[in-house]
Amino acid sequence: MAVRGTKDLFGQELRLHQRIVATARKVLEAAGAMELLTPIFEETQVFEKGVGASTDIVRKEMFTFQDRGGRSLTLRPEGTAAMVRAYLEHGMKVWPQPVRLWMAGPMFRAERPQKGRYRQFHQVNYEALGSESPILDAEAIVLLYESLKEVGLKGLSVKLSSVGDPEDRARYNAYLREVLTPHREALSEDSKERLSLNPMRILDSKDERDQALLRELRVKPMLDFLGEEARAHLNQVEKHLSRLQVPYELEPALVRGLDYYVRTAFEVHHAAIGAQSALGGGGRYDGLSELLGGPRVPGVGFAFGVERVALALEAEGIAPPEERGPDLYVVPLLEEAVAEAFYVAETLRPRLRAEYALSPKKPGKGVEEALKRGAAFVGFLGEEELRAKELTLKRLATGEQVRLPYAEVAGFLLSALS
RNA sequence: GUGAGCGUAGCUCAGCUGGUUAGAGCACCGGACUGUGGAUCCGGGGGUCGUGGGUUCAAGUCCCAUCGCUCACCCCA
Repeated sequence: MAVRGTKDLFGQELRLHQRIVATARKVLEAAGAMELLTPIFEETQVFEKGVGASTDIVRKEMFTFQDRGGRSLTLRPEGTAAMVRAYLEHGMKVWPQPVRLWMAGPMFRAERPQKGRYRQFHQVNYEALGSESPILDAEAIVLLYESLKEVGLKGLSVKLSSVGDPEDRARYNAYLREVLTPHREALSEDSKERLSLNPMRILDSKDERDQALLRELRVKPMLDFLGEEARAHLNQVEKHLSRLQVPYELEPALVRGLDYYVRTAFEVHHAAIGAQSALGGGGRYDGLSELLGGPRVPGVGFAFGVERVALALEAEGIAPPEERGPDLYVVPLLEEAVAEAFYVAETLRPRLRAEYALSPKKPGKGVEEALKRGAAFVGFLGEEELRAKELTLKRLATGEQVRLPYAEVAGFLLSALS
């Protein structure tokens, strides 16, 4: 058995994943993003510092191990910290700014698996580094939205908010503590803990009691606490999104779980994929590179989960195209023709996709097997063909049939299939 | 980490209140239909009934434990 929360990918599911990533590649590279693949593990420090020691990811969800020299290494739980590490390591700050990077690959989190959540899952990441312009925030949102729309998804909703600058957030958390602490006993168990750890998370609690209390106390949203600059930044982002007619809604309660976010935060959701309805999300993280020991490098980016997008596509009834069968399926009619079938098929490769049967078949059976494999042509090798070094070709779609010397088979098939 | 539901063949599932050698469909392999059958008919391989204990003359079926899967919570993609 594959270990908990992991799975083997093949067949239709794999094709769907590949299509999702290929679409993202097209969209992101059209915008000038360069593909950059970071290793799947890093020094643990990269995530502890980059993601934030207080986050759930770092506190309890990382696969961490020691190498033989005693260094602590971690299977990456997300992509952004590693991408910024690479930006710093390769001196990309001297490249023309901003630098747009993208990456697709596996991520690892030691959570309890459920629908849309796995211990090894796949993400597409995009990061635009080196500029504070709100245009780049809007661009990231558009690129995320477009990547998902381009694979065929319809039921998308884009949620936008701002978590403000760090001092805004500090003021807001202080406000929440002040308002909620007197009512601590009315909160759910989880939210009591949130109150001391990170009060903002109470806002998107799924507990009805918490939501009722928030309504009752008329708790003000984060957006009311934005400083002047963060406010202006958000307004700019909205302006650019509107101009491009991206259908977004302001979601004051939107809280991103990672410590490094400032100002813009966004998510894209899909209703039909279970409790984990976020397909992807992102935001701005101007302070991240300093946490990693580098100079200040502002950045904005997103990640989306390939598995979740696949679930959404499935829910909308969008299936990947059937796998193409071989161009030719060679059927030996006698035992002596088996090796010949292999020989003929192999000489056609790799220009043609050629397979063959490993044991002699009756012609009818041969046709049946060729059809099951989705072959375009079936080729028979019987007594006469063997003697004459010829192959009888039958086009399965039409039933038309020709007999050709080996040397002419490749040319015939290539022109017939074009 | 918490809670609930579920574990019988590769897949989907039968198996009545415990009762002979555990079944079906699909899939796979082979044969029949004399060189053009995604067909039909016949046959075949495959299962420590998740695992370990217990109750009983007798356990796939009842009890306990354990493991696994699924969904949900926390949190997130």
